[in-house]
Amino acid sequence: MAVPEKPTLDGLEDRWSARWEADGTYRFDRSKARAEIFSIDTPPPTVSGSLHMGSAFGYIQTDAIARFRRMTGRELFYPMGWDDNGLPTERRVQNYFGVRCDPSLPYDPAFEPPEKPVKRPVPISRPNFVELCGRLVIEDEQKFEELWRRLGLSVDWSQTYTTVGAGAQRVSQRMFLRNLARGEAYQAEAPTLWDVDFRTAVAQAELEDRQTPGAYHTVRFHRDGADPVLIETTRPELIPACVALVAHPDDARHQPLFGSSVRTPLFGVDVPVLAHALADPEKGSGIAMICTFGDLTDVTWWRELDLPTRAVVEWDGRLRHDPPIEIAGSEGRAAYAELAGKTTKQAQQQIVELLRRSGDLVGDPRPITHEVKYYEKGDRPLEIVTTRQWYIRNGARDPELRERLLQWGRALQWHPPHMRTRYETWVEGLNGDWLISRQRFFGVPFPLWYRLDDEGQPIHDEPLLPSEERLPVDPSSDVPDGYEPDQRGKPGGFVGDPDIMDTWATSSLTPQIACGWEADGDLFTRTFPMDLRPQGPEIIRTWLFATVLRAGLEHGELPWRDTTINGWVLDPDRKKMSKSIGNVVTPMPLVEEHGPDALRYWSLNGRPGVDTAVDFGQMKVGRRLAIKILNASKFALGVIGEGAGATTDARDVAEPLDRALLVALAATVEDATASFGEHDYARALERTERFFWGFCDDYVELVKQRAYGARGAAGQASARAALAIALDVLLRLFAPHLPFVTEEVWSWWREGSVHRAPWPDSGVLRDAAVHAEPEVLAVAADVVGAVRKAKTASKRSLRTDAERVVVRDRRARLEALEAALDDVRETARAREIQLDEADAFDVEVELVADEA
RNA sequence: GGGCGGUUAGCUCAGGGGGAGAGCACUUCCUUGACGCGGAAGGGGUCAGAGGUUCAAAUCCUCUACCGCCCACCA
Repeated sequence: MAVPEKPTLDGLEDRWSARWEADGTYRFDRSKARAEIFSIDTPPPTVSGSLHMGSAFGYIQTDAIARFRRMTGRELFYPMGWDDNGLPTERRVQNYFGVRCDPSLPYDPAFEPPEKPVKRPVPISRPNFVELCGRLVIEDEQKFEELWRRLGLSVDWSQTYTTVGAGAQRVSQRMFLRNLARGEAYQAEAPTLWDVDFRTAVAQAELEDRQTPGAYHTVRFHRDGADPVLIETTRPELIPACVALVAHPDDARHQPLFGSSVRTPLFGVDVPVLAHALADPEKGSGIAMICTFGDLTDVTWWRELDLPTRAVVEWDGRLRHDPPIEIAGSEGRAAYAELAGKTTKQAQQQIVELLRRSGDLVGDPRPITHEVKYYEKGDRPLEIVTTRQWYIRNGARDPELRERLLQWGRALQWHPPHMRTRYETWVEGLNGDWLISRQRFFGVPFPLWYRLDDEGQPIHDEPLLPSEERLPVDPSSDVPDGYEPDQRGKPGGFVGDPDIMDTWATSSLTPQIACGWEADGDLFTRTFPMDLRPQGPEIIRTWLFATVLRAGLEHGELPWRDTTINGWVLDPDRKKMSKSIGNVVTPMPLVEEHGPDALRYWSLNGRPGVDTAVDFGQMKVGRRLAIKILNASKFALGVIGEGAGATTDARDVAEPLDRALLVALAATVEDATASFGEHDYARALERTERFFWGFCDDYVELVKQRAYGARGAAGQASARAALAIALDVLLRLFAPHLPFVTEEVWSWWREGSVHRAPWPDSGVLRDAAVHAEPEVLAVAADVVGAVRKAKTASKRSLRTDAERVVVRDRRARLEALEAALDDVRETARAREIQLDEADAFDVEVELVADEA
């Protein structure tokens, strides 16, 4: 292909992404051996939602690393997954199709959603619901893929997976069954953090603290023949759930009370006063009420002090209808009746009234703001209810496993290294095993059933398990071996486990899903453990931790060698982007306005792991760089001449100035290579770019005339070869960052794709430039720069001739300059150059008289 | 409450024991035969503050302040 008359960036995306697809440029060749392969555990983005700037930012950084590795000869295993599993999709499906999931219903293969939105959502079976989810996410997945392609991500688009697809379900269920067989998964009935809106259990990793308004209430607990005990609480509505009071064992104020009991206000229930070291004498009145359950400290006290359970909050977030059995008195029952059925918030208002009337409230509630735990996707504070759930051991209650997790964390190469601290604090702060069951519908079901006893009650202790060959199964429609479908739900029959797995229980298996664990042993041995896990900082405690845990339990090793943690993207004012503030920037309009290489340039200027503000200025700079590459290349190829493809033999480079260029180029290659070796795409870009601008501003200007043939064939050949070599190397150095413009220019004079070309080798350049004097280019550039400055200072055109230029410098520099004197003279348009030895560099310029 | 990262030009950020840098913005100039979606040049900084180590500190150490984030049993 020839050099276009007027090079442009317009249309490069469409042209080249179509071409790369047609040519299979990024297709994974699975015949390569493990050592030749570089495998990346790409984060599967959540597809039900909008495209985030942060994802584009992180994926681009990973792509530059991937492209570098590919050019160094590694075969890239770079699949892309879509995380469609989970709550966000469920919500959209309910609204979009007007349905709701009822797992007790049987599958209806002929089901079609209502044509028009309906008032009452249609109840459908879980498999039907999951089908609709799948239908909806396909659109989103296409939108995502389109964006990724426009950004130039070099993923192999034939290697995609989804986290609810059959393959992922099979891996997820198989791993669960293995965890179960080894005793790493277990079921327990226990107090659980519970979201009352989503009506599901929530894991520690999904918690978020939020500043929430509340109030201290001072409440009297009664004693016979003595003053009442005053306690402070933010949750007076839980007084009916109170099972004890607690104070610090050393707290002299309350020591006399230990061992005695007090009566709860309104309800008249006797509760003991106990001592526990967790009680903080500084907080409130130093004595707290323990309820089942107001917060996680209550759970600790309840467990360690062996207290009874007196739950009042139900799974819907309302107070149960019947009072706890201990509330026996008629006054107490009457008081409770006024709370029954109310939400906790309503109940709080009501009980404050009741306490006021009974005189048990001291003073008025004192408003405060405090941190309260929420489900990260939820809107109301979490409650704690007792439910039966599935757990996976995560080291929280197992010091030996915890130590192994810490060791794996230390064995993993973190980029940047300080991100490891987040992992360690998380592991060390785990306060319970990983709760993996969710009372939701769109996700991977637990692959098991329970026998029903004669009363129709499930026998949880001995679940009925499928063989691994049967996976994936949906126990709500599939039937356990040895049973008939009509035995479902009948006494003596069976019932499926109704829950699905936490989305992270599947996402934590992306290496196994992508690498074909237990499904494609050949692929697995070629790709696992993977080389790199790139991801955002906010999911270290979820995705990264859980992946290390699952791989550790199953394979006894890390799932990858390195992890790169990208920075956070901030809005242009360095504020966190959030929907509520309305400062969210999305990538697609930016690609359209600035072009993909420009957007990539901004992303790749963000240092690894460093929070980076959206910067339209940087995108403009990136676009300018891409344009400069087009024009500089066009010019260079113009002077190199026809048939230039064959003239990159470094041995043709004879002139000292040209050799000096090759030395500088070699240093740049080494710098960029070393930087990429540490996954530092940003430094590689910076060094390459710096060299490139110097190349354009100084070197190209210096050799222009000679390259045109102004001083004979030998000098011309040398300049042409140096230009060709430099261009060839520069395009390859820029290729990981700016894949579109480099591919465009490459296509003008090279065969194949620059993205499959070998990474530049500095050794070849060094060999060719042996005996080169690097100073030649530096001094020549200094002199030409000084002359330009003189012309600019006197407000003259750069074309103005100089009558005379006097260069003063140390002897060695003057000698270097002499080697390029003809080029300098022509570039400076100097009629005469005089060299005077001096201690410091100085240039005196005498311009011809101004004609005007 | 514990921890991690940061604080360098008006802005966004590199740098990391010996000259204080880049881009943008600003000012001035150049319509050069690669490039006006250009190009050349210029002005601009107590490197947050204090103390210490050193011949030498923006850089290493200590403390302080502020910003961001992570974690925490939040009555």
